[in-house]
Amino acid sequence: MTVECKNCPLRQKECFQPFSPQELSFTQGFKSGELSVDAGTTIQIEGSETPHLYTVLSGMGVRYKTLENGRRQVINFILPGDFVGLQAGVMGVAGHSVEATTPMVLCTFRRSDLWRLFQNHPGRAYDLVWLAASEEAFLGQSLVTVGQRKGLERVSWALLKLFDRLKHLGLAKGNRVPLPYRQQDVADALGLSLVHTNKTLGVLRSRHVARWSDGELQILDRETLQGYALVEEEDVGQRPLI
Amino acid sequence: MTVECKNCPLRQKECFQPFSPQELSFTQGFKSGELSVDAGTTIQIEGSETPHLYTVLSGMGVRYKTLENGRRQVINFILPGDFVGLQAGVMGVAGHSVEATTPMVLCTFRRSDLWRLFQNHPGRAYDLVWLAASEEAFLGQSLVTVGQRKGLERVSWALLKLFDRLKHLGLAKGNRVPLPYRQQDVADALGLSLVHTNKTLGVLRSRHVARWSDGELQILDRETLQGYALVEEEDVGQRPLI
DNA sequence: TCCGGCTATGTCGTAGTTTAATTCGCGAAA
DNA sequence: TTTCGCGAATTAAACTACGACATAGCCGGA
Repeated sequence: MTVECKNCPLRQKECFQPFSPQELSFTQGFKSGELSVDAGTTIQIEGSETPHLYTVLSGMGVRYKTLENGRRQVINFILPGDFVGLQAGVMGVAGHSVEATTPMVLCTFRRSDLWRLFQNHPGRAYDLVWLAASEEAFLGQSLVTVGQRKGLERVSWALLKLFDRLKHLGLAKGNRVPLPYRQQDVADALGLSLVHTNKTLGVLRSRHVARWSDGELQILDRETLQGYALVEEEDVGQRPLI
Repeated sequence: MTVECKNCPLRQKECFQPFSPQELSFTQGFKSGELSVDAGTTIQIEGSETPHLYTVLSGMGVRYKTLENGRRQVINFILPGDFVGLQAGVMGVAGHSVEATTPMVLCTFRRSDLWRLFQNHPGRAYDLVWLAASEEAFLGQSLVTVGQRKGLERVSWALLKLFDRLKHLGLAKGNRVPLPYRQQDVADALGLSLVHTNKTLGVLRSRHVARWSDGELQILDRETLQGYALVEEEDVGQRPLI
């Protein structure tokens, strides 16, 4: 099966990244199995062997690193269509953990099949580079946000990013999207304390800008939220980089 | 020319990343020219077209993003052997700037040659994925540091990282390495103010842990510095990821 | 000699952390 | 049904790490 990719002007077909995850032509001749997990399951543990790579077919989760002092940095939020495992550290030893926050279905690939894939399918290799570069670009944005912006800006940025990603996946109903995370997850992603994140969310709620409760995010005043988030137009992570 | 790569156990030859930059077998059939620039030159400007990719043959610089409010986030420090431009945004429009802090010599590649390279040289494609993943892993570490650690820890971490990278490049003379950056650069990389970074450096100096002046960094008490930096053993960025 | 960029250091205000107490579900046990 | 227990959200109060501002010293270049 070959599908059109709306996001990749350079190579108009067989491009990898998120549209309908089920359509991933990438899986041809590479997929090794499927994996279903419950909410709360840790799919990958920091420092453990990871012979597999994954794409997320459904469900959501977080990718994070834990520190010596017990604190935690959420690297990014894992949504359907995301590719997981490329970032894994030295020779398949993961440098981070991945945890499901909802039930998830994953498509698994064997890491050891990767080299064969490169030799036989240059297009897929190209896609992987693009993926890795997208990821890198997103992390760059996170770094800017965490490093240079204040609490309100960070929280607004995160909500907006998540909203748009989920909308892009077709999960938005009007101005609402499902957001099955805890406030702690967002706090850990933004380098803020839970308490301060909570208060900031309270501010956004009281100003009728955004409301997030019961696992559902609602954007009430996108204009203002964007103002807080100081968001750039460029929507990295959805388009090809090379 | 084919060289041994000390860092890549999986494919023992023709692997890309930093050893002696001059040996980059990668350049075969891909290199399109060389570029020499003075200290202070901006090689790449955020938002501008970037038809080229680079490897650094000599000299140092910074890669950064500028914000609406004038602040700046240094994404990483560019050292000899580094590959620049893969991260560039949509269709060759850079999402960040690159500036030389010393005179630099760069090896240039045409972005448009990339696709051909993938088709003809799967090994190089493999290297590129590895590179991108390394970069991504490093950014993950930065994010953890900036998001979760305090000033002293951040500064210590940065000094240690830079020291080790430069040492790995063979630029260390005993416990000294050249470090041609301004304090502002480090501050911007760590999400700290210049003043606070300065004071923290003062602390390290007065405690006889590390001294940085006149473009030269000196580690006086590595043990203690590592303690501050809370550094993990894993040295991502020097080893293959897939 | 003056000027501009970088480093150094002191004071003070504040954004954000820490700790803790309260509340609100919600599922399991009684 | 009520009760208990647990995890998450919420709010308040005390503390602190860090930023903003100001000032001074240093050095190289015009």
